Amino acid sequence: MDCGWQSHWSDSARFKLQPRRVAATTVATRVAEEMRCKVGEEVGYSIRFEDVTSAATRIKFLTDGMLLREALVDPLLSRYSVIMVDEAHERSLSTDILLGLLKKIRRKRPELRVVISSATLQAEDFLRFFAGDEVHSGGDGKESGSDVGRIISLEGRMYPVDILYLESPTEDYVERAVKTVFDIHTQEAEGDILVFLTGREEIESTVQMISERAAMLHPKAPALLPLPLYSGLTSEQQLYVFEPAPENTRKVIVSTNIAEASVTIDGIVYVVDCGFAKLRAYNPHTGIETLTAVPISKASATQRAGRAGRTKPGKCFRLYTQQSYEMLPETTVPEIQRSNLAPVVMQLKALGIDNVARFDFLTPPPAEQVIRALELLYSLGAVDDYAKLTKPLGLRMAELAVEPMMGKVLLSAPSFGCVSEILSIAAMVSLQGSVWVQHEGDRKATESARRKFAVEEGDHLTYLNVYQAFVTKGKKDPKWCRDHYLNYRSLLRAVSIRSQLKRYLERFGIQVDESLSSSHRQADLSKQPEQIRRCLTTGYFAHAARMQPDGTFKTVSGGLTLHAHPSSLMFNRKADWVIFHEILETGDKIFIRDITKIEKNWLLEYAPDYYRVS
DNA sequence: TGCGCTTTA
Repeated sequence: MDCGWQSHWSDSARFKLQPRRVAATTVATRVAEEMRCKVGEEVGYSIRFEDVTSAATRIKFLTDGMLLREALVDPLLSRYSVIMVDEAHERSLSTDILLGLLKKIRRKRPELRVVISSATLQAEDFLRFFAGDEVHSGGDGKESGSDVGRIISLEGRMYPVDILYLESPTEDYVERAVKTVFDIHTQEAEGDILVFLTGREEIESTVQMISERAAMLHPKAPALLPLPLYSGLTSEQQLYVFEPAPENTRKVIVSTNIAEASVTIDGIVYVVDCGFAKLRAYNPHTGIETLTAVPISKASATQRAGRAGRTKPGKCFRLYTQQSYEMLPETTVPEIQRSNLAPVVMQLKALGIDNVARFDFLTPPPAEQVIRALELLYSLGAVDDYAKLTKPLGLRMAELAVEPMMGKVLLSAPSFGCVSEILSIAAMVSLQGSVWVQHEGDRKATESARRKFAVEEGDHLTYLNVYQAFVTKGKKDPKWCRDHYLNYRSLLRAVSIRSQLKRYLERFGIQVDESLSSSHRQADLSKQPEQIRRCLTTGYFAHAARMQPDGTFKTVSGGLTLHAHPSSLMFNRKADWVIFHEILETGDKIFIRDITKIEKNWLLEYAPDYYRVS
């Protein structure tokens, strides 16, 4: 969408937390306006929880994830004659799957037009990907080769940006970034500054340093207003970066990668780029994701610099030498090559692609990662000995909008009599840690608020407790949430996710008895926690660990030392065997998150093959 | 013992 049009609608798009979803709705609104119709008539949009289309709809804007869901019921996407894939150069997981799928569909539906919008750098790759197929299939009937595709260039409205490098490398880019900000402030013409750093901690301390030093500026000199920007902030906190700075004040936005592509801020004239970003990587041997700061790609550096040239000519200060720039990789490794592929493999199989290894990926993921994913799906019972999706379990798991392990838990729930509770837990876990609000400098208050909801057995039951309290006390009362340090918007989202998951289960013919979950059924409550913990074990047996006397955990094989994440109840409690939702390596420690106590023999009971005693 | 880059169904 970076082809000059964006400025028209970014005004409404930029304020929201979910840029992809927002882009679909605002673009639809804009195009409907141009076509003088109402949204939902000739022009509509479709995003999770919201389908604003009708029989009259001719142009539909949707997220790529939504289109993949549609392909589950309409494998040839036969209702569309033209499909345009936007922002393809970002190479998100779902974009890559979609491109492979579209290429496959075009073999059966050559009349389908595919338009791919991408930064120029990668346009050739996309053309080669699709054209390669035309040439190949045109081998016996040459005529189909007549339309192999074209590259059309649309020049964006961009002002020139001067790039400046360091003459010698810096030891400490945070310190250097602060210095650069003040150099710009005292020596350059007016205009706001955008600083790219890697994470929350770095950003908060930089903001702190800038405001301390800014206080020492001459009282009559222009002021500096440093503002943090990262996804962990609430949307209210994010809003500040879009507000115009007060009179005689220059804004300095200190941001993660979120400002590189997802969020656009007008008025930026100077960019300071540290040259690093935190990226996810996945180790198929250990199944552990890492999250570490790595050098960015040239494409990324170009994108960052471009943020300075949106309103007038700008400058980009790179906190590295031109020599180090030359050594950067051209592009960032696509997500599909650095992710846990279990959800991808499951999705492809549900789309009828059984031989995932032979699927035509734009860039294939490492074979090891595919094998690892298949092993997990097999142990969950989602695929059979022939790696085919099982019926109904595997098929249903693929249809559910949750990861395979949680999908298995949801589908096991009826036999443990805890469907309602598991629905709430699944919804809460999918919020990915945004249940509690972050209060810097107020850790103790957050801690004690959290303790009020704590349940002895662990984080999952604590989530259930929070969810039940929210729907009875806090749903209509944002203040109740603030008082308890709970994220109101996140919890509302949990309610939507839960009702969507419930609809899926009901479509599978699973009855959801909501009366069991209400607090007046005290009699059931004593047995219920154990059933829930057993049920969780049926999906998360591969994520089991045992606490050591020193409070750390060891994996079942004993090879790895794990630490309870400080946000977990188990951070300062005793336990024996546990299962956990997530495992992540940051810095030099491996953390586990969302932890619940279990009994060792449950592992053998629910995963006899996985934990076979020889 | 002390904390996660982003996005979506």
